Amino acid sequence: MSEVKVRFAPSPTGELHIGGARTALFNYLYAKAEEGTLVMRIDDTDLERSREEYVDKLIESLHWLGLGWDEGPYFQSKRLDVYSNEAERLLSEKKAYYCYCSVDELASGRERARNENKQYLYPGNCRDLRDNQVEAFEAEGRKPVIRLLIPDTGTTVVNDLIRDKVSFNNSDLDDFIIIKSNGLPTYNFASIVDDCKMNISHIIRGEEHLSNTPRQLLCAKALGYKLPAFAHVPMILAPDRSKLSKRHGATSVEEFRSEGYLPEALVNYMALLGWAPGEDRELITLSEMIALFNLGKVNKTAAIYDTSKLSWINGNYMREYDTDKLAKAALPFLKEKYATENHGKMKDEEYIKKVVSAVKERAKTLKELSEIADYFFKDNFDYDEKGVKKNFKKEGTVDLLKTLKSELKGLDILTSANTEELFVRLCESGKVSLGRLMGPTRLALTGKTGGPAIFDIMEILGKDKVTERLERAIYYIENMMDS
RNA sequence: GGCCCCUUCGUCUAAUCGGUUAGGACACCAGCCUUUCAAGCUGGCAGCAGGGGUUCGAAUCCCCUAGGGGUCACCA
Repeated sequence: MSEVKVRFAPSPTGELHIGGARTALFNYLYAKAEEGTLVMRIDDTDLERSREEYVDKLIESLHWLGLGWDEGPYFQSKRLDVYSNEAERLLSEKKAYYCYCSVDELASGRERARNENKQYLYPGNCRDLRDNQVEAFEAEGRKPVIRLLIPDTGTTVVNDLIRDKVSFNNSDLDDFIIIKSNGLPTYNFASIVDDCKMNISHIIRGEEHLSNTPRQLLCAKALGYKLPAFAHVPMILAPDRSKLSKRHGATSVEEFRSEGYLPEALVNYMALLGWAPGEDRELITLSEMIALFNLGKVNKTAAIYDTSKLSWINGNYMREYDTDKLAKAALPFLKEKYATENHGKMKDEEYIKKVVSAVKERAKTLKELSEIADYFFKDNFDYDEKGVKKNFKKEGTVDLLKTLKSELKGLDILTSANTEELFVRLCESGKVSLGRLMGPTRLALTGKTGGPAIFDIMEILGKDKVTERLERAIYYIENMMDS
């Protein structure tokens, strides 16, 4: 074990979105690359918004992605005494003070600053309260907050592994709240207290935290902590360059999962957002990433996520996946889509495997796989319009299908080999091209014009289904079609 | 608005200390392959935000402008 200790510290206020997931990934990669420790911490100091169900979802998503941790999860809500003790220390050392200003009282100042187009800073009303003032406030029943005393001058420098040194003027910062009036710590306080108390060596997090870092640094300094290193990774933006939100479609890991993306593919894709393994590599496994990962090579630029590349990556993984494994992954999608078809095939593992194996290289997601395999699980599909025009409406098609149907009777079971032989024989004696027979057959059996090899389809479907569908097509052509 | 960060093809990115016909991938287009559809292969389209410097030489260093993002909560 090295000295490297990093943490992933989500707050359980929603599902794990792709930005947070990538932050987790980078923490994971760095920890593994440096043979360090990854700590999982739940930053749940916001009682209003934190939900236990989200904790479970967060963990579930991380597990699904294959990103494990070495320590934790720790819950900030269970460490409240730590924060109040540290705040007490600050109070006794005069580095922090009680503030009795109410939200309403402060609002007017904020409003004024806003109207004058100036930035609002807490004026420090309660910096030097006299005892009798405190008594008066207490008598009113006011519950104070605790504010950190910020130096009026000087600069605070964030040493960032990705962005180098970033400096802030202390005069732009105000005495911010570290303990709320309900006794709970604010994020800027709890976060840095834990990071330091837990001996986190590197804080790797999203860029949205960069502006808050000087506040946390000031806390750490006041508390006398040894300062950790920082690495602020760029944000992931929606396709319109705006911040990710619900209206941008799938943004949470859970949503990508239900869209039918494989965890390996999502991880691969996320790694490529803001980092390049080098040597023009695009497809890369988690363990290969670990070997190649380097925090200093992480980009500074925000990335826009683009699902078309994710889909391409996903297609690659699907093709590489072992059939058993892919069948297992695809099953929930198949079930969801065809549960009501009463086809009886959903419990037939061998059948599912054959289907998956036949269609897997034609789909980019599991969801798409389940869609293009519909004819394996339902009988009353429609015929593709263009296919009907091209195949069924041609003179002689019915006879071709009728011949095929009766010739099929001579075969005990259908295999891709014996059906192909049959087709070749039929076409030769009937003096038609193979394609002339295959097109209508495909449409009759699947309703589509494309898909897996037709002989494979016949083998999987089996003699009864094939015969049944040929009959259905013959009936359709003879009775349902307006020529 | 103050402060902070960022800016290479449509998108993700590469380009050791400044010297490259600015490379790769996705997407798109075309061709090949093919008993369909995919996959695969080959080729094509497409970029250094703009302007000033510094330098023999700048995507790379400096400044300005523009644009994008973040943050300024008793949210995290």
